[in-house]
Amino acid sequence: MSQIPDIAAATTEPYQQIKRARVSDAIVEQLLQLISSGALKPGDRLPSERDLCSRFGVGRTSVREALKPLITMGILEGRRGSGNFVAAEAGQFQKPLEWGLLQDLHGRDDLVETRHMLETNAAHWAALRAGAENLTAIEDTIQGMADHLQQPARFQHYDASFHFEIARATQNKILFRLINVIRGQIQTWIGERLTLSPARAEALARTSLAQHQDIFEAIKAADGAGARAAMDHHIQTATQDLHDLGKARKSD
Amino acid sequence: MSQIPDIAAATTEPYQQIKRARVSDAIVEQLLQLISSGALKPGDRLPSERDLCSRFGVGRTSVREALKPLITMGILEGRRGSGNFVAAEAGQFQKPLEWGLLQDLHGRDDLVETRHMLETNAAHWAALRAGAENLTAIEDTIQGMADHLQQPARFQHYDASFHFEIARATQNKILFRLINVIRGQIQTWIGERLTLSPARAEALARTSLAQHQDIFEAIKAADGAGARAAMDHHIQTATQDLHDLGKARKSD
DNA sequence: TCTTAAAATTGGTCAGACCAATTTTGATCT
DNA sequence: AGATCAAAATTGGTCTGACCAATTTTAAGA
Repeated sequence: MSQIPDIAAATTEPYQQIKRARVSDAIVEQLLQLISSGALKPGDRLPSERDLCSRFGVGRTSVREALKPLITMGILEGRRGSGNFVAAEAGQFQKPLEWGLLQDLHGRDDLVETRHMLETNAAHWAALRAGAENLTAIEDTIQGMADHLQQPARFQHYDASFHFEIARATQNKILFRLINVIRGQIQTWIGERLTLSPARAEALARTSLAQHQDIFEAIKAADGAGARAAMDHHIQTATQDLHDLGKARKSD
Repeated sequence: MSQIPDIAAATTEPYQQIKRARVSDAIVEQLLQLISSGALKPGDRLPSERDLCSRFGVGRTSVREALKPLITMGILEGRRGSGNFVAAEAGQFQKPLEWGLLQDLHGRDDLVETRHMLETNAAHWAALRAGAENLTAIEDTIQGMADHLQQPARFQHYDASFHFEIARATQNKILFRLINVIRGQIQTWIGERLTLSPARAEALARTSLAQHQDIFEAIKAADGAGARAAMDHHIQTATQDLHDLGKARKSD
């Protein structure tokens, strides 16, 4: 009765299951520690695997099995003949997030709904916290959109950058990461099915541009509620457009 | 000028960087496919590593390097002498999410702020979508809290379950996962520094219980705005308490 | 039928070897 | 001295075979 699910139990269960120490896991922990503490910065090169063997006092198998997860998740990058490197900051920890949500990314509705929540809040906080450099960065992306109204790919690039810069302006790193992951997923999911007639594309682009400008004005004016409302409107429009396109495509 | 960050570029760049196929990565992909498609269900046992070698036509090294990331991320579970198994569903994909956010977990404020956003929205949606079984599950956790006002550990367990069940009631799997990860982090972070005098603990517990009941009532009444407001109040109180405790401890 | 000890199986680790890509070195030429 | 380019050394990726430790299976014995 009222069976308490596993996760909840795990978070409060005082007795942690004893895992016999696997050598490679211990190494993983050390490396993660070094990276997240900043001792290893993005772009840094790790000692060669054969070096690490002697440093850790273990065989190469163990070293490699420790590196492998970090590489697979994009935290490290292995270059044959050159060495293992700490991945660029931007890409770091992006893949694990994607993997973490992989299971649920099939649910289109959840994705859209979550994005709506994240982005409206981002607009709100960005309005309250954006610094001068954030504002110019955002404005630049709007300029980019205005300059490429008839080049969908370019336009979309600046569109993405716009939301990217807003997320950055929140100064909230977690929110920043979450938005990028969710957006990335939606983007790929859109890209697969979105090919428009040039005329229609430009019409949508103009609408989108105007909405982006509204959002920017509100952020510039440090109007949190206004920015949230403008973003809300923008996303609802965009979502609706996508929905309509999906239908139109179906009836083709 | 106006340098576009890496992520934004990556999401829209049509030409994907060619990665020379690494054998192990190909295997990872196949296994992930099998799991997320349901061909391999939680608890299932994989063929032995030596079996997989011949099936894939590769050496054991490659097989193991493919399994390792999945094991490290908690998607698979390796039992020495027994075999490799697909991990229980609950724990699945939890670790990668934690890793994904690990980098930012130093920023306490971000964590608190993000939790506030996630949970208030969760309350809102839960109010609109909670089914009968969700309501009883939530009510059970409140009962549990009421029954253990003087046992902090127990109380905290039901407290966590309360938020857990609300997250579940949103029917939004992504939101559900995000909340659990963030909460888990905050929980461990709290646990380290939270030891109260029994009297003070019970006082806090009573306040907390009352607030939980308010939230529940709003959800039960399908009052989205009310639930959001109640949750907002609750989290602000809890955050403030934590803050005060931190100060008190410092001045000790 | 139940116990129990031996044997087989399986994941974890080590060692050595080879390949392919890259970097470094050094000889050669200008 | 500086530039060029081929050989050598370095490094990650993979394979093979071996051994250990934990577990499961088997089979012998009571």
